[in-house]
Amino acid sequence: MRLATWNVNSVTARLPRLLDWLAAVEPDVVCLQETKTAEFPAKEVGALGYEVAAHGNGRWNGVAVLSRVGLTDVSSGYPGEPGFPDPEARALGATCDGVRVWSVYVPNGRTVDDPHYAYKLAWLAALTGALTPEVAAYERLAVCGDFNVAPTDRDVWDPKAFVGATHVTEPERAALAGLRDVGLVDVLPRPLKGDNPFTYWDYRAGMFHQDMGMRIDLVYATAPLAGAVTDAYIDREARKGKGPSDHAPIIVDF
DNA sequence: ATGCCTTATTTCATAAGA
Repeated sequence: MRLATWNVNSVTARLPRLLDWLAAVEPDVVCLQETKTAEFPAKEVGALGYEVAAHGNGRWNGVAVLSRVGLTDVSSGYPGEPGFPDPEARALGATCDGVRVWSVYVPNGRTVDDPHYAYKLAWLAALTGALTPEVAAYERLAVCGDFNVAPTDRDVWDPKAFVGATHVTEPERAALAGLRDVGLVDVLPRPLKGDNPFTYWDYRAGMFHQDMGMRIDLVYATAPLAGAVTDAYIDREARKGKGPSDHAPIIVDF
């Protein structure tokens, strides 16, 4: 199976690129984040053979799972999911050919003194609680998406530039450790160029071209699934050219 | 080369992203 995850920063704005990318990469299952629409273009991706499960409310957030190998047991959100104040469209689970897949878009957090930061930590803690029985129930499970946390200092272009900022704080990294503690493994993708496994580069100031990025998109898989991985890479080609997302897709073969 | 913000909306300004 070829599994991919991509924060597309609006599936509407990215649709032509998404369709070209699907045809070129031919993933079996795709987790999307920041779809930013209540009306997912299911017909267009359906023409390429994909079933769609989408969870979106409009302008912000939005997640989806596409599959050409079956799509059952769809869960929008998870039990006990925190909100701001109401739950947002940030998590979607589905079973595809026996693999349990979650597409997640973790709250940004903004700044450490912002209420959104506490919301982010609460959301990650509740996600971990909701996934614990899923990890027990499904031998092959992957949580894919934009976690908005760089797991280590090697996952940001310059740790000094992030002192005091979100995405690198100890509590955020501890939240990721909590996910690993319930049995999930960080599937580290290889970069196609250079040594940095970044998945996100800000649109501004030529950050991509200087490789000033971050690894905040992650694939967390159960050990049996992680052990079956034959390749995992970051498709930086998708970050190039006219009208890209600010995130690159991660592609995992197993 | 890879090229210097982008998105949807309560649209000509704003909030959010990270």
